[in-house]
Amino acid sequence: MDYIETLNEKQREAVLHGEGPILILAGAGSGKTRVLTHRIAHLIYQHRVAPDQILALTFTNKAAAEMRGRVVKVLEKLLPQIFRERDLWISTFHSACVRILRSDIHHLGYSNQFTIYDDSDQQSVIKACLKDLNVSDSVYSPKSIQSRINKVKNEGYDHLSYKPSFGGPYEDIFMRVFERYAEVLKQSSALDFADLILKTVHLFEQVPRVLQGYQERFTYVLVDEYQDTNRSQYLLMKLLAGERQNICVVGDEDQSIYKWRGADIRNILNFEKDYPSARIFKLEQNYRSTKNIIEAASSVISYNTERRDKTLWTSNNEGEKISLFECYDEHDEAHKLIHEVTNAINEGAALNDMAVFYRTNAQSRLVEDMLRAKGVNYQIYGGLKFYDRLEVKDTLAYLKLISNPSDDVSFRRIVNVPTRGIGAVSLEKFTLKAREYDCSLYTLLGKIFGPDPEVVCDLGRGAKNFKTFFHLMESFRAAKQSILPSDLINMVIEDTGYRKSLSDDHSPEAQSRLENLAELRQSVVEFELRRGAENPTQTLTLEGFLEEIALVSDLDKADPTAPAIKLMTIHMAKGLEFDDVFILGLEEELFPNVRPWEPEEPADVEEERRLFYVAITRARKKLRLFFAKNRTVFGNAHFRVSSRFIDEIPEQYLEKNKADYFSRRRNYLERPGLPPRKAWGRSQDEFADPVPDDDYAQVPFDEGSSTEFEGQEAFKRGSKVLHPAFGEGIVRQCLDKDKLMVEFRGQGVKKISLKFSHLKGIE
DNA sequence: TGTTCTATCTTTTTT
DNA sequence: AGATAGAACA
Repeated sequence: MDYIETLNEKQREAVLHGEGPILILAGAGSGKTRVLTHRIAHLIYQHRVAPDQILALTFTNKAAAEMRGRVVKVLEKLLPQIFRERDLWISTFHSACVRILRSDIHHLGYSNQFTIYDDSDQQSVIKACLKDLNVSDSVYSPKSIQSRINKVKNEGYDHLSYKPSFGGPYEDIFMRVFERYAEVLKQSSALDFADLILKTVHLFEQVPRVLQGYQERFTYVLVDEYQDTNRSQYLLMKLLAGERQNICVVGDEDQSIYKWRGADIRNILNFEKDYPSARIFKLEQNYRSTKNIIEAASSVISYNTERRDKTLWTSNNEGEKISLFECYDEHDEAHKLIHEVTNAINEGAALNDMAVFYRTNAQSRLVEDMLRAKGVNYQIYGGLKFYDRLEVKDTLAYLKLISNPSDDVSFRRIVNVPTRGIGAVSLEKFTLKAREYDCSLYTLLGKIFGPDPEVVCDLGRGAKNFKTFFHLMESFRAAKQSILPSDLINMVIEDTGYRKSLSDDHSPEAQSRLENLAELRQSVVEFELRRGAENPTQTLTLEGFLEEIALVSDLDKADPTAPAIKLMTIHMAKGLEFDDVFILGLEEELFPNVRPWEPEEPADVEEERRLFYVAITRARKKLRLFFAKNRTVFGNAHFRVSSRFIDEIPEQYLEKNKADYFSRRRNYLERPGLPPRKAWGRSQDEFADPVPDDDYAQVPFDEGSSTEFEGQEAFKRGSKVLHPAFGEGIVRQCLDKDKLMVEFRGQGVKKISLKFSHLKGIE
């Protein structure tokens, strides 16, 4: 069996071990995915376990896809006749639970056609609840209530089982909101993310027959990234493992970075207590990185106290030292980054094997601008999402309402989009009526305007409009049965008048919105093609598409082989690896990210340190770290101190590059084709960079720049311009003497004020 | 009821 | 600095 030969001794032991609970402590880059996939393959090939008896759970679709691909690769040669890929349940926690709930949630009195509410849907519900209960949202901010509710649910409790540990008026009100929230969700046939796991747990607890079915079916369960499981996921696995306890978990407590999402590090630390017969395997040999990188990483993580004793080692070469760049400010940082990227490429490094990591999404912007200006291909993951755009969300809300008429969040969103004369006042009245009848909004419409009206009520002037809306929606619901989702989406855009309202509006934004809708339709078409090819028996449903949108992130769809440097937060980087890694913003407050007005919790700093550890260990060959001495936050300049994490790397692994006088000057001089930025204030930054004034006096500040263009005459509709931040664009409209609408490649249309941003004509 | 201006907040990280 | 949500206005 050559698939066994390729493993090292420790890995092989873990793969070959038979029944019972197994904990695999796998350091970064020690081949944990390899062990998992080989174990699955081994169970199927050697122990003749049927593929559909195995359940393997991950956190991201990307990890699931990779694991699936690798299992398939091993097995399709060995067992071509009996092995069917589609029998494998290798998926994320959330998709697996959705699959279970779609077939069985009716036992809990929920509709199997439930809708999944995302973050912003959840927030809308909470706001509505606060309003229902007459609670001021300034005292009880929807955001804090949201995170509290999620926290409770992630810990495995719902509004019935949760008891606040301390009483008090705040707690009472929180509980009332929580209860109302649960009520609204149920009435809307909607589940939030936490519910997907929690309701599955409830289903198993309350309907033993269903649990037993799954326990009998899944004779082996495996969990990847076990350190990131929260309590409700832990309960889920415990139920599924049942008495057989064929549970295999893989994880590394040093890479636990999702505490804020409810991950409970105790799950992995206490595994042997939960499963006393557990066998433990430690994988400590790293195959990924150079010695320098591994030793630096080990040193950093050793500053954490909450960890098992574990030492990562490698037989790889020593490799290059880690480069550290002190930068004058974030502009200089971006500049030095590009400089390093270009150097690396000239030395033969591959662009698609490079990644830039940062702590917060907001940091990406400057880097993007710089990469674009220099013509370096890049791909950015996370941050603002396509599906979050206004017009896309509106259209999706129609689709969601068609799929689930009880979905009140979607109802409210689109009942007056495009405007059809149902304003806030009418809607408010209508909402009260719905509460009176204790039903969802659309259900009430049905009761008033449906074939056999049960309810008569005076909706005033809006009555006619409500009626029109109802019949429109009914026509969609009827059409849904017989046409493809991609045709339905066209029908929605046309018949609601959404397209007309956008094309009547000749503004450039409307134009780009139309394009986004076309793109949305295209993504439905792609879904249909993909699903059709994968699984011809499965019907191409609207629900399937909506589900995919809810559960699949853009990282999952990204193409790792594209010739582009990858930009992402460190959280997104977990599980990935690159030859060259660049980490930005290694400054106190930013990374470790602590809010200066709150007391610093040691446990939080430890989590940040694990995050840094994850970031370092992504690098195969070369690591470059950056920090800035000044950084603009919310438009205000701040001094910065380099991160304590830098000091935790022994000097011998570092090669330090100081910021020189030119770092600052470069900000003016080396911005190709761009005018210099505003003059520096003489205030604080003089202290941060104690250079004599006249050293800077020669830097051409504003001279020259203002003569490049005079007023706005140079810009006409259709002329090409260059913006310091957004890059190349085309003027779509001149609003007045100062304001232009400019369309930028890949970023849609922005309103530009000439007073504040320096536009330059090109060509 | 719909539009435009202003004030406020943002930045942790995501299935 | 920029986006957004609410308030004042037409």
